[in-house]
Amino acid sequence: MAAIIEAAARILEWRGHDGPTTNAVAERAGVSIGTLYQYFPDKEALLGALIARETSLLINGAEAARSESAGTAAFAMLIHAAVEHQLRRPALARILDFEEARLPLDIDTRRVRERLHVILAELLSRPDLPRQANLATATADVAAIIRGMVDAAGEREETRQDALLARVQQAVFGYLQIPA
Amino acid sequence: MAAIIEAAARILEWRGHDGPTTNAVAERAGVSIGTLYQYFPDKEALLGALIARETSLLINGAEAARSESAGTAAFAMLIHAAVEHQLRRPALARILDFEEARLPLDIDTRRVRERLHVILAELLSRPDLPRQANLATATADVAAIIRGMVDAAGEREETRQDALLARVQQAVFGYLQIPA
Amino acid sequence: MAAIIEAAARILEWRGHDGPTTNAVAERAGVSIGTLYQYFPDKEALLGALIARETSLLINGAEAARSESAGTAAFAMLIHAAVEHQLRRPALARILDFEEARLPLDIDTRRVRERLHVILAELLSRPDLPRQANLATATADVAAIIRGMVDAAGEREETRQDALLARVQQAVFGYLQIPA
Amino acid sequence: MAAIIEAAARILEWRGHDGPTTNAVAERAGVSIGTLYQYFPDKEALLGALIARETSLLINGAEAARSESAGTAAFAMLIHAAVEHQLRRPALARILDFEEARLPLDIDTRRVRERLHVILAELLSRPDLPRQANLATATADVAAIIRGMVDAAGEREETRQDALLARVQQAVFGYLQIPA
DNA sequence: CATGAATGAGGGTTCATTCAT
DNA sequence: GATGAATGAACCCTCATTCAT
Repeated sequence: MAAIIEAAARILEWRGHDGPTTNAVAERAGVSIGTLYQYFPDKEALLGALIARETSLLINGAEAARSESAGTAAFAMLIHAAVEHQLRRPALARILDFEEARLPLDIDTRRVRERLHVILAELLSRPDLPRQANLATATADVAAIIRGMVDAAGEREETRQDALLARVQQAVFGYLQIPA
Repeated sequence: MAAIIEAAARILEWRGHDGPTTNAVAERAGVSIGTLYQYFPDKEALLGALIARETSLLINGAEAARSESAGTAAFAMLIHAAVEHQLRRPALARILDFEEARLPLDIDTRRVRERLHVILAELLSRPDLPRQANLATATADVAAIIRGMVDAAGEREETRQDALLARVQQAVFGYLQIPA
Repeated sequence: MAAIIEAAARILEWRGHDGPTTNAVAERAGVSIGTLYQYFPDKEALLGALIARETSLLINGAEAARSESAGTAAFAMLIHAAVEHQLRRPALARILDFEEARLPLDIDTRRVRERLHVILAELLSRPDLPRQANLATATADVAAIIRGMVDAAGEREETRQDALLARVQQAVFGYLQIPA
Repeated sequence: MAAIIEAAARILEWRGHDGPTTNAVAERAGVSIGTLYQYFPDKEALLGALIARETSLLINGAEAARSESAGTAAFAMLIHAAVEHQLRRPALARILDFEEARLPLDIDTRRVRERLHVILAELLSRPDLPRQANLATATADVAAIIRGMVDAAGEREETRQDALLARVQQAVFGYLQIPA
């Protein structure tokens, strides 16, 4: 199963959006098409599993940020995790961000996604951060800023992590009115 | 030609990503598939033309911002144009942002896109704004922030223009270190 | 369209139930698979059209029977039509009788089928024939007897029309209590 | 083995013609697909065994009819057995009648089928019944009438046994020229 | 120029069957 | 024997594109 998911990831990176036909994924994974369909009920489920896998990696980093008591530091860690995650496999991260918006994801995959927003909302509520008028909106905005910047950086094949990190932080902190 | 492009736009809004088959577009436009192919060499060109049309609308607003002498005010106008453009046809704007990243756009379409960046770079150079260390990067970042936020807002079906405008401004001005 | 339907008929006769794959039908008809799908929305519709075509032939004979004023003579004509129809293309008639029961036919095809029952019911109501306690049941029974005998004869590769005709008449008239 | 056959029967009743995939049958029977293939060389053999099982049940009733000395009474019993058999599991009986015609049955299954015809032929030869010009043909016709009528009744979801019995008897006796 | 019937490569998916454990 | 993961031929169907009229 992991091999099949990884095969889909590789093909997505290599050929883009329309690359991973089920047959191509199976072949690349070194299994038959029949085997692929024993693990995933359809193509969408396979991509959903890939999205869940990648998002989970990001969530691990995000969860770590929660242990930080200061909101500012926690936020910095979160952004760090997002940037690091993006730069690990930039093409993949970017394409999956697209697919997420496009595919009717199954409920499990969606739940993983939502976990990120929950964490983000929690961090935004830390007492040392400016209170946001509308928490849900602020959460969505911050997520959008991070994702937008980080995807665009990936597309430009930017690879320097610290520079990108600093700029994303500047945007997010600016939006949140946190003095740098 | 305009009818065909608009047909593609409508189908894109109505059925999403995979909606506009060439046959469906032709039918909706009230022309034959043969006629469609007389105006556009292939499907990609048709979508490219749609992207160019929509981007041009946005550029019109952006050009207006240039006449503003103060950088801050000019920027506010630009953001206003972007938000307004997005909220006019939110689904369409969002999907086209995806397509842009996915399609190997022809050179003309790409040039239209770049025009936006040129304008943005010009505004960023206004003397009353903080000097950016790397103009190209700052341009790309600002574009990414705006696009990320407005697309996400569209997806959430946010419709109030002034609220969204204020938040995007806050993020961009924060990033640029412009005191509000 | 007629060529495609006839191709399906031939393959059905030649290879049986599972013979007519959409690709095989297209090839045999001398058209591409795409063309087949321009005339029929799916495989089922193609088989439905074939069933309708064949049933219509039978109905033509049945309609002729209605012009006969005497019930007995009309019934004899009807049975004649059924036997003749069956012996024209025995394998095809038999297999289609199966498919009819198996396929979720579209409404048009079903209507053609029902026409036969309407005619049958009308003949059964002729004043010179014994009154049937339950018209619907009698109709269904007569249809079942004819179809059952005639299909079985086809399966045994019986080819003599007059002999079969006489026996079917004997069974139906016996059932209806019509003195020979 | 019996469990596997019964599983096939249930799925056939529940999902129809295309229901019983080998994997579905195995699962329903609570055995692995490998085990299924240890009892049956292929899918066809499994269906053949089911046909043989059901036909044997019918034959039991038919054999009982032979002990009746009067031909008329014996025939009545035979028809009774057929109707009873059909109404026990109508959907199954009907579908199996289809499968029988469609599948290239193995020799054992075919022999069971033929036993029915032998019994029928024997009953038809009883001295108190009208002599049939062609015994084989009469046998086949009677079988076809019975099967045709009971299958059609099953399809209409008719459930009253005595009424159906009376009508089938009327048809068969009529065909055989037996005074009621 | 416009038409639209025709094309066919290629996609997603199923399911009878095998065989190493 | 029993298991069930693996196989892959074969199926139905879509859609971008062509070209004779």
